[in-house]
Amino acid sequence: MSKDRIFAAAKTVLAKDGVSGLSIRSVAEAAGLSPMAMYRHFKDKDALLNALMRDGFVAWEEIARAVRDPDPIEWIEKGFDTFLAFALKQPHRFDAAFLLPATEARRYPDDFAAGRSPAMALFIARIDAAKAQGHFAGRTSLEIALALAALAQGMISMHRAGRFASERQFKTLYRQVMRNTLAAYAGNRRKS
Amino acid sequence: MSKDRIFAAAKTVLAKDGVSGLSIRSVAEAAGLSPMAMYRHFKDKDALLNALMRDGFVAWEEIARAVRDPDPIEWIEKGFDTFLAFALKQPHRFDAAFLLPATEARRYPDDFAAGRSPAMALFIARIDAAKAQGHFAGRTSLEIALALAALAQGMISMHRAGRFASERQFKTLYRQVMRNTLAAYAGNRRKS
DNA sequence: CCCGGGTGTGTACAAAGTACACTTTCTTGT
DNA sequence: ACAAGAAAGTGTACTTTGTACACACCCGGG
Repeated sequence: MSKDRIFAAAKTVLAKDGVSGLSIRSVAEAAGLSPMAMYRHFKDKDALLNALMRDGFVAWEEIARAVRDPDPIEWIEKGFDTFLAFALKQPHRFDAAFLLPATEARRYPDDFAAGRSPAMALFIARIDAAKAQGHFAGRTSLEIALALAALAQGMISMHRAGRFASERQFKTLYRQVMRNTLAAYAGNRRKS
Repeated sequence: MSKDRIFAAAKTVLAKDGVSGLSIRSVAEAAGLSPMAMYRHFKDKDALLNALMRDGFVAWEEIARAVRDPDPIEWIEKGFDTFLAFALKQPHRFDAAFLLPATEARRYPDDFAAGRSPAMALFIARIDAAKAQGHFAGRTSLEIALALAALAQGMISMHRAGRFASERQFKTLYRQVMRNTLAAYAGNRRKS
């Protein structure tokens, strides 16, 4: 049994039962192993969660990379919608990637730090492109990217915490708020 | 043993050991009771967490109510700083109030829904006041309040997830981002 | 006086993480 | 091809935690 097969089983369990339903024992059963065999491949449960966090992060990066639009502002708007879709379609994976609190054993490595991940690099590149068109005057691209990413994540985390009446209402407000904020930052030179 | 005393013990345990360190048994011990006595006062652990969530929320409301500034924009900026201080000084209480995921048994009641809490009402009132001075043209106060609240929460949740190199860096970026975004929304009529 | 409800206890079981010791299986050098 | 060692897997057992269940205590009103 390779580590990959076990990890695939872990992803299946995560997708079905979420972070709270994922246990060493449940993954071991899904992989057809005894619980203790897990420890040959992952130091402990935190290490497994860490791997799932990275997996979710990388999954988002690949989805983000597939977003295409010649206009940088349009690209950013599509990115927000794509992020929302990712969070709603793969909620547990989203949780693992973006909402899991840090623990002693499980920290974001430097290359995932806010503003240094590949997904963020894509985002920053588009902001730079938009700047070349006269948008976003007066602030660093990192600050803008961070603000918009934190905003999207904050909205989704509020939704996950049950602070909207319905998913429908949440989606509407999310889109509204993201567009408003992007417009407020980008300035009014849009489509000029 | 009144429910209040048990709850006080729960708050002590929460403050010291955080959500993950809070168990029925640890609270019972802190209150000088047997574990099972807890169930006379709280249906289950989720009900206890629910009470702690509300407590944290109310604590924030009281802190927010104490913020004073005649200028609405200044008030909002002070509010962001106060929110950051709250999150850093009482991190576990902040977790309980803002970051705990919703469960079947534990949902935000309607009166805590995003945009309907007393703290949010204060915020919205200040945005309305700022509008009277010519700021924030063209968007509803709720949308603006929601965006700024979600942004602050998103930044803090990123920090809690370990996505900044240091607390120092995080604080700097938080302040920068909050001020940038507020300025982007408020428009340039400030202090005119 | 005694009795019913609110409060508290002790016991017990299930789920889960994981330490430990042992077995099986694969790899590799000769 | 085969023995030796490494890698992978197992069974058992202990701990922590939530919580069901049955009983005990205690107190005010008939």
